[in-house]
Amino acid sequence: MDKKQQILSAALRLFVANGFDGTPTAKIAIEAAVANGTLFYHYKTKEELIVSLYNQLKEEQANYILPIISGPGFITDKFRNIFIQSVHWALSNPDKFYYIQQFNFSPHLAQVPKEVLKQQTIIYADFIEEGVKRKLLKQQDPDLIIALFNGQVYGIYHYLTSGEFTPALHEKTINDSYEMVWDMMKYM
Amino acid sequence: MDKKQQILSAALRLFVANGFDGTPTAKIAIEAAVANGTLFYHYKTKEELIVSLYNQLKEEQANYILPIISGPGFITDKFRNIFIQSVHWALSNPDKFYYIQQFNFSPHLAQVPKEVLKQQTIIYADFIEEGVKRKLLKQQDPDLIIALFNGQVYGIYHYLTSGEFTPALHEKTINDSYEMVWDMMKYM
Amino acid sequence: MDKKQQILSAALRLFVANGFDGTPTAKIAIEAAVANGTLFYHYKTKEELIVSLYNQLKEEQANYILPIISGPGFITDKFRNIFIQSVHWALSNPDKFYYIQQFNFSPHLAQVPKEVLKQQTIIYADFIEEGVKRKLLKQQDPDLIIALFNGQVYGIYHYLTSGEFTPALHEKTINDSYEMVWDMMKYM
Amino acid sequence: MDKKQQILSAALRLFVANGFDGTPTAKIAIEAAVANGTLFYHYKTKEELIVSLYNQLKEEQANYILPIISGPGFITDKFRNIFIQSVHWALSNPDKFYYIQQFNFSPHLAQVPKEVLKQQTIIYADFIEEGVKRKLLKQQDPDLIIALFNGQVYGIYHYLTSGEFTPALHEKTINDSYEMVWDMMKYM
DNA sequence: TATGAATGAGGTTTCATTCAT
DNA sequence: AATGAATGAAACCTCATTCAT
Repeated sequence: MDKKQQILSAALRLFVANGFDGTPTAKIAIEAAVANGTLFYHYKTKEELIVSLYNQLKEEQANYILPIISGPGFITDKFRNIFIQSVHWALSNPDKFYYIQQFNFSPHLAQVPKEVLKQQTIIYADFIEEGVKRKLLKQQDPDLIIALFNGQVYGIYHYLTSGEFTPALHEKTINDSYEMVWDMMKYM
Repeated sequence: MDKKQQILSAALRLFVANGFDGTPTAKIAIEAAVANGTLFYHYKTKEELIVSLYNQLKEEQANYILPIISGPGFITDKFRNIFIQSVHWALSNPDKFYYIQQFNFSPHLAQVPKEVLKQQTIIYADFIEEGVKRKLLKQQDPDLIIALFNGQVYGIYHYLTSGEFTPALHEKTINDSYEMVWDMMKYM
Repeated sequence: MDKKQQILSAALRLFVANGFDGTPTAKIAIEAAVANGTLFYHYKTKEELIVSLYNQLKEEQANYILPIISGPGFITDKFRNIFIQSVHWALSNPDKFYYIQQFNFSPHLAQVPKEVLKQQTIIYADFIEEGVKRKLLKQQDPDLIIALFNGQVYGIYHYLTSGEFTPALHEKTINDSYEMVWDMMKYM
Repeated sequence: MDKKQQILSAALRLFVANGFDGTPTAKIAIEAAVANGTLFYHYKTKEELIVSLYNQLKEEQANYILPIISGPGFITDKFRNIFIQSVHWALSNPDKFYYIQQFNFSPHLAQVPKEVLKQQTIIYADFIEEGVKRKLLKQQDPDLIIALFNGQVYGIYHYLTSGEFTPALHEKTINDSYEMVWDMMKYM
């Protein structure tokens, strides 16, 4: 792992643990086992580091889901898989998922150009639109469906990280929730 | 409005606009038109101000919803009203809603005792439990239902604040999403 | 002496001794016997301190000369007095005179608006113009005469601070130089 | 032009524009189109670069004037030529002249051994002494005469670089000031 | 109750310099 | 001869907090 990656992963750990402002760059450098100046050699400012990390995580998240969308299979199966996998990604990468939320509710979000944010949902949007057109999903604005879909992922994440659950219960909850979400989204 | 309230409302505006650490106490004092020291006369620390503001907003939010729960009416109607009013509150007080999320995704949340947080959902929990028992709602853990319910509010908030919508479309969207939530939650 | 003045006079000493960049603000604070933050409470930036000091010194210098110009007496006597007193001021305030030169040959000069700089010579300009009109001084652009006049003050300052001279020789040199300067400036 | 010269000329431009401490070595390297480390290959420290540049410019300046002194001609004609050429050099190389002044009013001057500085004026001193002895110049310390001479050059430089002048006016001003300097310096 | 000058710890960032290649 | 990633000391500046009034 090169120093740039070391810095990013140290930053992720510390930002999640202590917040953006509760994490001095000096501590990130120590945690990453690089010199103070090295951090600023790779990232001009702390802000740039924060945004870079966000972009990397969003990309990683997308790379986890995109193969499902572009792969083979029925739309309804894909829809299910996307939900299940989205929750799985969030639960197996709680730090990364948390970081993204933390970033979304911070002034740093303003540093990301609107068109970049739009770009992040557009692949989903096409897919959802197809489902709406084919009358598999409710006749609503695809953006609304995506927003509600994400809201549900967010809801389950909160529920499952707020208490102790066995792996089996974990799976059952995810599956049950999907049924509920599907009841919400499906046509008719 | 007394100085204490001036400070709180200045703090809300600035924290939402610039984040916790992007907002010096000195700026809050200026925005509130009080002297630097006055802020610390009323709140021993910045942290105390941040938490006080959170508590005040949570209380305000609860006061908006609680009458519905404890008031008269069928459970299913109440459920509907709670949803609609929750969304309305979020949309007519976007700063306050945003502040609460921002606080939830910050290390400041750790300052609020767990039992206080639990207390905030317990009235809902009782209500939902009743609905589950009476087989009006799906047979699931009330906490899961609350989590998904909140996820839905969160989703609509994101959708409706991300673009420009007419008031009429606003209302229609809220009503439609309620139908969807109900499809998700209702028994059978 | 209040803290603002303490800071200014500490800054003068250190800037002259070690240059602008050779003088950390921390050292100025120590030398001024105030806290680090106090310096920045009174001057938003180091730059502002540097420029403020310059402005104060220029004002002090002007206050030393202005009474001569606006006072009673023949033009030629005034001209002589201005020269002698300018040299005296420079020699009895070598730090201040040096600071002004140091500032003039630094990028900080660009921070002083052109019109402010112009303002500094304008009182002299009127006086010189009068002398030119009355054919007491050479028929040249008053601004040129001022520039050469200042050049001579600068020259003598350098000469007298570069070696050891007795007070008597000091006086004699100043008087002799004035005769020379007068030979240069006088009409015919 | 080899890399060493590229560095020197980039340094000159940047030091004049932004000052010594306003110019990072990294920027000099970029402006010179060499790598960061290359600068330090040629100059052990930034200080060494600053002093080297000064020495090179002083030498260049001397080379412009020395031929006049050691060449043929009457002393008075030489005196005139030295003045005119000194001003010309300053005006056709304003950056270089400015750099020298900037250096003179900086702590870097202390890095140049006193005897080297003395050496710089000694050739002039001998020449002036000759003029004094022969009663062509006023009966004053040659060092004083040199100081006033330089003051004059300094004055004209300031005057002519402070505004816009046509080349013709340029020449006339230089010639006129020479007449004035001569009035100041000449015997009787 | 309210003020605002003063504080000093600590944060981000810069930058001259080194060194393995 | 030349490079540029890496360093860490040190600079400027911010800011929560105190306290005399």
